[in-house]
Amino acid sequence: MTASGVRRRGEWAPADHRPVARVAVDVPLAHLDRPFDYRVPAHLDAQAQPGVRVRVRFAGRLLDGFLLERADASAHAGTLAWVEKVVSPEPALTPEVAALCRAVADRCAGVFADVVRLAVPPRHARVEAEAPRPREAAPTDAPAPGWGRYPRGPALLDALAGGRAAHAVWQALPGEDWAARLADAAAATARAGRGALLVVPDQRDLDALGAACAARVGPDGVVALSADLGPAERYRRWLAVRRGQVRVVVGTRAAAFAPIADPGLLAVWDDGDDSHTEPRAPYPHVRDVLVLRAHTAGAALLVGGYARTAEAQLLVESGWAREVVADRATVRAAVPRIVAAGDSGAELARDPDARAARVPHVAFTAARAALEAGRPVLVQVPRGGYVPFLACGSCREAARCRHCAGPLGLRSGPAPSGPGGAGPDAALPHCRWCGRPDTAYRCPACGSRRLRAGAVGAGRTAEELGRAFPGTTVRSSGGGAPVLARVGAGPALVVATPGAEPVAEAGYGAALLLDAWTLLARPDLRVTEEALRRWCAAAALVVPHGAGGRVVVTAEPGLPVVQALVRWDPAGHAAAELAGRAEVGFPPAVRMAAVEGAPDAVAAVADAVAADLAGAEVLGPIELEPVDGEVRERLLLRVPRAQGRALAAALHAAQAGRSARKAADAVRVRLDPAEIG
DNA sequence: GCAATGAGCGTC
DNA sequence: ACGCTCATTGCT
Repeated sequence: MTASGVRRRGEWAPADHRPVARVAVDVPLAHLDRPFDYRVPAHLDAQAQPGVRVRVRFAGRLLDGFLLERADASAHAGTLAWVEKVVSPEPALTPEVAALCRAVADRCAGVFADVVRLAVPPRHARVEAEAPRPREAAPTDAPAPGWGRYPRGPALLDALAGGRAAHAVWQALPGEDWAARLADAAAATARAGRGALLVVPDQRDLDALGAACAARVGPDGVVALSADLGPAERYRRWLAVRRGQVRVVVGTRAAAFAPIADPGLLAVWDDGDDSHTEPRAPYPHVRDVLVLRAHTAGAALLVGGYARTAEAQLLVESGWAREVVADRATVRAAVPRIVAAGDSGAELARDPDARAARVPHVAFTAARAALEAGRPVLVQVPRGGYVPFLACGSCREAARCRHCAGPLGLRSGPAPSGPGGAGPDAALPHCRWCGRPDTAYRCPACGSRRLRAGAVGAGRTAEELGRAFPGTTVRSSGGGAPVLARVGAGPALVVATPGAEPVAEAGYGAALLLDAWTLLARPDLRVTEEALRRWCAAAALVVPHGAGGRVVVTAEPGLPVVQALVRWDPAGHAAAELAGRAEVGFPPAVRMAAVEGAPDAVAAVADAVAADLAGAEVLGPIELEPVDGEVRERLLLRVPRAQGRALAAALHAAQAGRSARKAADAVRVRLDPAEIG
C-alpha cells in the first residue's frame, strides 16, 4: 500500500490493528438481523471508526451499513469481504444510540435496521462539510420556583442538578406553564453538565417548549428537531447535537433517538397523544423508547401531562417511578369550576338559545359570564368536521334524547370482535350525551316517527354560537381552519377541535366541552383515557374558579371518567383504568402483540409463537378491512408482563423463519398496540 | 462418464 | 445481485 492510498483492489492489505469491522448492514430482514464481519483495508484504517457509515458488499450487492466496532478477529469461518468505502468520517451512530436501537428492536420484535432508520436522519453531504455555526454558551439562571407547587418537585430538580437518575411521573396543575417547568428541568440538567432531551407531540408544543428553553439556556443552548424541517436543516441541527454543541434538545417523536452527549434527563410531554407512536415498523412509542434509554444510559426520566396514562400509572405502581403531583388543596385552588351538563336537558329543551346552538343552558350561562368579564371562551368540538345527528323527518326539528335532551345520533356499533359480528343495535339512534338508545322516537313538535340524518361540524358550531352571542368575535382553530397557537385576552368565542386549543393570553374565562359524548363513542380500548386527556387539556387553559373560571362538559355526569374530570383526578382515573385493564387482560397490565396480514401467514406466525412460548394466549383472529382486495386478519397474542421479552423474541424468531424462507406475505407485528379495535 | 447449463440459496 | 452448490441435460 502506498502512502497515497487506494490502488487496485488486488493490492489491498488489511489494517495493522483491529482489522475486523463489525457492521450493521441495512437489510430489514429478521434472519439477517445481526452484525456481519468485514475486513478493514489499511487505507481506510483511520476513517473506519465506530459509528461511521460504510458501504459493504453483501450478497453481491453494495449496501449501506454502520460500523459498530473494530475487533482483532472474526468468528466467521469463511473469508471476509472488504469494507468497500467509508461514506463519511462522521460517527453518526453513537454507541449509546446503537445500544438503544438494539433494545428498541428487541422490545418491539423488530429489526435493528428499521430502528436505525428511525434514529439517524439521512446524511446531507454539503451540510456535513459546513463549518459548524459558532454557538455562544449562555449562563443558565437559577431554577424558577415553579416546581415548588409540587411537593416532590424541588427534590426532582435537586436530583437533576446532582446528575442522579430520578424517574418521575408528573401531573401538571391546570393553568400550569408546562413548557416552562420542562425548561426548568432541562436547565438544571444542563447546569450539572449533562444533556437534556425533551419530546413533545407536535410542532405547536415544540415551538412553545423551544421558546421556554431558550429563555433558560439562551437561543444557542437549545436545538429543536422535527421531521418537517427539510433534509438540510434537519441534518444540520442533528449534527450539532451529535457533535455536542448543545446540551438541551427538544423535538418530536424521532428526537427520542437524538444522539445527545451524556444524557442526564429524558422527558416526554403528554405521552397519551398518539403522535408519540411511530407509524413505521417496528412502531415504537416515545415513552417506551425513553424508558429503555433511561435504563441503558443511566438517565433520569420524566413523563408529564395534565392527565395520566395507564402506562405511566404502571411506572408508578411498579415502583420504578415516583409521582410528582400537587396536593389536593393546591389542585383545588388551581382548577376552574367543572360541571357536567348531561342532565340539564329539561332546561335545554326550554331554552331557545340553547336549542339554536345545541348548547345546554349552564354552558350558556358560563360563556355569557366569561364574555361579560372580558375573557375569551374556549369551545371544544369534536374533530372530523362533521358530527352526524338526527332530525325529524317531516318538520326537521332536531331529535333529542327523551331522558337528557341530548342530540340523537346514529352510533355505529363496535367492530365485530367474534363470530357474532356486530350487535343488532349497530345503527340505532343513540343519545350523543348519555348514550341511551331510543328505539321508538316520536317528534315532540309534529308527532312524526320518521328521522333523517344531518351533520354538524366545528364550522357549523362556530356559526351557531356566533348567532347566539351577537357581536362577539368567533375564532376557529382546527377542524379545517388553521390551528392557532395563541389568542388574545379579550372576549371572544374560540371554537377548537381537540388538540388544537389555542392558549389564551390571560387564560380562558370558560370552556365548553361540547358533544363530549362522541369522544367516548369510539370502540377503542383507550377511549376514556383519551377523552379525559382531551378534556383536561382544554380545561387546563381556563382560569381558576376563584377568578371565575368555569368548565361545562356535555356528558353523562354519572360516568366515572366525567367524575374524574369534575374532581380533577387524573391519577385516580389512571389507577382505575389500569385496574380495569388488568381485569380484562389488556396492556399495559399484560404484554400483547397484534399480528396482522394474510390469514395463512398470521396463523403460521401464531403457531410458531405458541410452540415456542407455552404461556402465550391466542385471541382471534378477526377479519380486517381488505387491502387491495386481499383478505387480512388480525390476531392477538397475550402473555404476562414477565414474558414480554420472550414474546418479542418468539415473534422475531417466527419472522426470521419466514424471511429466511422468502415467504411472500408480510406479517405486521405490533407490541402493546394502542388501537386493537 | 462428464462438461455445460440453469435454478436455488445464502448472504461476512 | 454475486458466487456458490446441486440437479438436469446433452453429448461423446
